[in-house]
Amino acid sequence: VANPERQTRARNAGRGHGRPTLATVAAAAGVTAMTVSRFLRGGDGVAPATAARIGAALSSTGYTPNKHAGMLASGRSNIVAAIVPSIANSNFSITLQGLSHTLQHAGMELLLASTDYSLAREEQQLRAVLGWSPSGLVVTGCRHAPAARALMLKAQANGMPVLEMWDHNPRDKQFVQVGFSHAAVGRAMAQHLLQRGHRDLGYIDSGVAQDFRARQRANGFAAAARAAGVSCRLIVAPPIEAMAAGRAAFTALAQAGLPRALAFASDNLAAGALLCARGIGVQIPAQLALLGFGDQPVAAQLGLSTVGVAPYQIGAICGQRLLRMLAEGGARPGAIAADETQPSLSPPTLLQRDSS
Amino acid sequence: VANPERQTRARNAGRGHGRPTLATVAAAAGVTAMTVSRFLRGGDGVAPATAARIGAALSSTGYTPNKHAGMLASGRSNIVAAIVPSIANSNFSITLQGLSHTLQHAGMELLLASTDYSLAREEQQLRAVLGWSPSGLVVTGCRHAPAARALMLKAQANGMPVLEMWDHNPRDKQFVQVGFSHAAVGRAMAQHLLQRGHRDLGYIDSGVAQDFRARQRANGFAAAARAAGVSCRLIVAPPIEAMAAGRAAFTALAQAGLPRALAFASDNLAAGALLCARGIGVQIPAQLALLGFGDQPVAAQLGLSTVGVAPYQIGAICGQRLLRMLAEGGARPGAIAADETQPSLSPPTLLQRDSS
DNA sequence: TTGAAAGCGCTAACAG
DNA sequence: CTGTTAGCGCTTTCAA
Repeated sequence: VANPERQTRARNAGRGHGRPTLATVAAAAGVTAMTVSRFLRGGDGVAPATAARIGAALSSTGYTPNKHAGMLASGRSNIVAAIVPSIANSNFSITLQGLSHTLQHAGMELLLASTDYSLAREEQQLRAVLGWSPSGLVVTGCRHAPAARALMLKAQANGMPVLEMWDHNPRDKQFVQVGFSHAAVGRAMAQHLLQRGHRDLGYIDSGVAQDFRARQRANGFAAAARAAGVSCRLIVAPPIEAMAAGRAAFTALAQAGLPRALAFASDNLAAGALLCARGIGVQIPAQLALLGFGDQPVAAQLGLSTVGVAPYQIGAICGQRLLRMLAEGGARPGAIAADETQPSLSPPTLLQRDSS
Repeated sequence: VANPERQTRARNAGRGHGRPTLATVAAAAGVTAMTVSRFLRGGDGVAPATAARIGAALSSTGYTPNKHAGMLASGRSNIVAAIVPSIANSNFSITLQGLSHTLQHAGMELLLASTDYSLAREEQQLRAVLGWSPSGLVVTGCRHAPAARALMLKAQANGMPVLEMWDHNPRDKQFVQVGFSHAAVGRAMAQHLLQRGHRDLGYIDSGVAQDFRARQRANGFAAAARAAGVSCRLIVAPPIEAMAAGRAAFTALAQAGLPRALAFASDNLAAGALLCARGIGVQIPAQLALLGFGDQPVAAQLGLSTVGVAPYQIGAICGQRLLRMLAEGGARPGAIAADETQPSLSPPTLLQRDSS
């Protein structure tokens, strides 16, 4: 070849992203890239005079580190991937805020995906986020498509902390779980109403067909009612905005004849029903007891009894656990078991207010 | 050196992340990595027989592409970074859901950061996410720390689409804006109440000290009242949960003497006040008119007049614009101007209900 | 305390 | 249609 240099330049046309690199900074500081890299990662073993020159070069070039390159070389990404059914659902958005706050303190980034309550989409999103080699993975719930579960297990086997949040299933603890049993909450809700002496119960479930956890609460509620020998009607709310759905479900039920006490899959459903009931002059709790789920602000305002579930804490604890697992060197099965100790999630609390 | 091969292996101890790579798949399929790469990126120009072997190799190895390596080589990351003041705020979480849905369709990932309404933290988060060379950037609002603005401009100059959402400032259009003027909304809110004949106004502002956009609405409201020669009291709600804050602010105001009409920085503030007012027997709207902001579900349930602002649409439009800018080849200033055409955001709408 | 060499896993460019 | 070569920007390892 006549002119290899020229050919190389031609071959590399289109390469490079225009931003300054470590080499740019290094040239400006009169050192090699390696020294700049050391400086950036804490400055251990860099002479003060050199450090000063590097600092100057850094700001004069406006250098921004390329974290992809760093990841590729080091194998550590400092990305945590979180997968939730819906970002718009306030339970999950508050949880994400808790997770984000905790991760920010540790210099980790949050990669977010949502599934619209579909297991197929969850698997898809899982594949997508795993491509970024996250340092940790947080998924929602304990139910996953078989392939998704396999991916999670493989990731965990490779040392990636994998957490399941918003559910708790003692019979299937392959991953760290930060959540609570929805069936138990459903039972507790029924028990509360039974203790208040109500013998004719109703439950209005979420209209989101794929919301397993809501279904588990409904089932737990129904089972407890059945066990007490009490009648329990189960109604599924229409798949529209929750407050409007609560109103609609209540209206339908009122025409069929109201039970003595009604529990709901969410506070918003309950709030819609409560406002509707007040509107038509139903006395609460004298004629009808109401019980929500989630302890949203609206529940406190309406005097609605509910179940508090600490969504922010779920996210924050996921973050803390994840960081600790990372610090303790990966997610080997032994480490996971040890991790069960603390920090732990406050259990759901039944908050009795004026509606029951 | 006696045995260079051996030395190389020693040097590379600890390298490699244990996962199968393109080379692994290629070996299994009896081709080179390049052919597998072609197959994965659409399969153009790969013989059917080869494609079949690669497909088999792909699933037998359980290959997951390393997107960092892909990014590094191609310069395209398919990551969109979004920075919001608060993930827990339902306006922003719904916007993020809209953005996420739109980006998912295009195979892009969402990297999320929150600032707690602090410009300093915004700058920090901006630096952090820029290290991942996102394909696009979505920030909240038009106010930024000078250094943050400089980073955004530099990124845009390098061809990265940069969008500002949830605000609109015609005098400062350095970036694509997907939002509305909060001052104009504040004025419109005042005008609505003035048109209903109220001559004694009050405004209850958010207790979040750094929420500039809420402040702009308050200022617009006050300015319109002043221009009409009407008295207007401005109250700042306490920095607690919004519904409780609305109740507290209303209680304080009721003791000092209620105005004829009250507007609020958010529906939740207004809802708290409305429920409190109903509780103490204030007739709405006969004695007191109420006007919220945001068109949250609770507003419809309470018959609260409000301003609809389409948070999902804001996110979806950001996503669409961003994808289009990317398709049209970068964010050159000219392209931005052209982008102003469509899709466009529905302007805020005053929704009159029973409270005014 | 600093540097040199090598390579992380992938894709662009060119060659055949 | 497939392969070869080089290199993206960084960090690891070893050498000085």
